[in-house]
Amino acid sequence: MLEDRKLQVLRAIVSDYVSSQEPVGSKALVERHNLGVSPATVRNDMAALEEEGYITQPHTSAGRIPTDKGYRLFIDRLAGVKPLSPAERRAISTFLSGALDLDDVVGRTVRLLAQVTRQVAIVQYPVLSSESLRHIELVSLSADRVLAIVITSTGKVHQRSVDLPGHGEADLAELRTLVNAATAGASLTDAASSLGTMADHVPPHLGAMAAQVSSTLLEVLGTSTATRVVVGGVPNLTRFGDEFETTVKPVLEALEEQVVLLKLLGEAATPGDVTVRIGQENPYRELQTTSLVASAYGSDGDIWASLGVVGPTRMDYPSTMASVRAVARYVGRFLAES
Amino acid sequence: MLEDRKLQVLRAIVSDYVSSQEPVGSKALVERHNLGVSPATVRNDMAALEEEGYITQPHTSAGRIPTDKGYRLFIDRLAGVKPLSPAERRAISTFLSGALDLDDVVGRTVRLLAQVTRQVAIVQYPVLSSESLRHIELVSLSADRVLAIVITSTGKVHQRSVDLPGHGEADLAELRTLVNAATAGASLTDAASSLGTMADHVPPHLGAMAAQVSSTLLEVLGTSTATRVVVGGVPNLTRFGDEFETTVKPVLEALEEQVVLLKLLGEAATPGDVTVRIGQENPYRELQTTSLVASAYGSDGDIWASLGVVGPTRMDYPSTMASVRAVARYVGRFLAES
DNA sequence: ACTGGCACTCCTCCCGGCAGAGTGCCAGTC
DNA sequence: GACTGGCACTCTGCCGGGAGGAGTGCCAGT
Repeated sequence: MLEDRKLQVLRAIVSDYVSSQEPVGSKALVERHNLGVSPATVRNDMAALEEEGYITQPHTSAGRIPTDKGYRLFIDRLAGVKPLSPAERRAISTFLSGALDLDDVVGRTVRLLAQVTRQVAIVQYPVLSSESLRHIELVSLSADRVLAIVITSTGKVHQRSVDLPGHGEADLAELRTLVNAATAGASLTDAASSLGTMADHVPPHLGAMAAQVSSTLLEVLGTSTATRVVVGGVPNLTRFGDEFETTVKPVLEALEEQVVLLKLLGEAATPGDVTVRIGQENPYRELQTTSLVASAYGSDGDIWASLGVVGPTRMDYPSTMASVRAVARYVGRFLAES
Repeated sequence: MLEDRKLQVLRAIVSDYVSSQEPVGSKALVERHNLGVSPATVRNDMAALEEEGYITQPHTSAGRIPTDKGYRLFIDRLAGVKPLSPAERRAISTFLSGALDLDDVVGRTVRLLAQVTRQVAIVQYPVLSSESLRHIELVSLSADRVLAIVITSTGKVHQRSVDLPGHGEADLAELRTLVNAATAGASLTDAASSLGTMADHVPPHLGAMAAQVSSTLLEVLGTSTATRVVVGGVPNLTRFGDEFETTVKPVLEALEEQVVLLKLLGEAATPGDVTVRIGQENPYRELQTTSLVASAYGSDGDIWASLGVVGPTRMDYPSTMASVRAVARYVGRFLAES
């Protein structure tokens, strides 16, 4: 009973603070939410909540604001799933129609996510542990250089040029056939090992070339599992200009660090449900004044990659989580079909 | 004589204001720069400069700050070329060694430029009017889908998938040969026209496939001339946190608009010398409180693309211009060799 | 267990005054 | 005629002191 109302109070504080960005007091609370009690009673509850570390006051005789722990409780036990607006629903279900290729899919996704959440959006290029090699192409750039192109089953294309002095077109064609025979359809790791041993089995006149090419390809395969991320909606940060130090600056810095972003997103491992890291829960120090809402996307339990948004801890978690989840689901479904 | 000193005064005002970010008064001026005259004399010159629109005062009885017009005069007539520091020189001459492919070159360039100028850097992917087609590859993705890959002479790779229900591997190989015969080595525009007529000359059994493929390829060729840009050094904006509205916000917004960036950079047409757009000189409204320093890069008068930085109008133009020019030159040279 | 009342705290806003920086102008000097 | 020293003036920025107000904690009462 009492516990119950305390939670109500916490929920009310979170929702008011998120929309007003100002400490919320007992009187305003009872007015705006119809808790059937007096301000004095609410004050008692607040004192208890503060004691337990869920809320805090910037200074004596100010209203309360939620702590990271408060937001956490709010999300875990209080936040109902906020249904998406029809407009959002429509936007999400149509934004990918007409996508041209993987780059386009990722680009559209990041723009959509930024738009519906009004936050900074991050989308990781899909990667699949069971991703396989679709095709390897060798193209002569000049007499001395060859471009190696690797195409994977998810449609990603990697390229790298190789020094191959005095290669002939016929040799190149032969090598191309050999390489594809050894790798096509294989998983990335299998392909790598095939390539490693392939050099021993090629006709002697291709030996040197094969060694060169396969070592380059191995390099490409190694880096291709470390996928890229794409960022969008950075101008949404301007909404938080008055929280420059705590929001704008750390986010801008984090965005520059691809490695950090990948690590962050990588933790959102379970597709289907949304991972939230609030303030200090965040492993990356710069982002401990911000929150991350992320979700893996994929299909049939097969994780492809993650996407999410970063913003101030004071954000509308129910809406944001709903949007992130909806976008993740839709992208996963779309990619599974194409 | 008098003219001469007025220019000296303007130069002194610009250089002091750039480093202090505060309006500069007559007394401080004579102290820091040894103009051999009294503050009163300087005041007269300042009044004249203000009359002519080169400087202004935020309010009566404050010091002066340069106007956009003042910066313009400063750059055109007063700014000596600031030699690069040995460290910068070293950084620039080594940052590309070991670059793996075009993406890597562009990525390294944008990071370097951001680092040496301490501004937000923008680098356009190289594009060449005389760019030619190196190779077109068609890869079967599934029974119904084919991935078309276009490789140009500058090493750019474009990809796009095509719906091609029930294509056979043999047909695909034949088509591949035909397409490459029609386009390889041709300029992008020539290749486009060859593709347009090609569909009429193919064997009948390839007719439908050829039409599909060539229309997709035409699309790719059309978009491939509109190149991408890469942005870096955004966290440098945090240095200007106190000019949030005039610097941080407009720059963040502009960066999100690839089209705007391309247009901006596109105007820096002459390789070798550096284009500067100061404040209101800027055609894009959002950026009229900021400045752009850009340069085309390329080799032997052949323009490849542009790169540059965006920052507050109050920036160290001599250094920035020197850095931009040096980086542009070096990248041009590097790309010409590879 | 809840409520009304009350004293208290602390922030925020506003105001006046003061110091300082900088200017414009004028009369004087070389 | 060009420059300078001096002077009065203006405007900002900063400080201190209330006044107002929001909000709290506590206590006594229902």
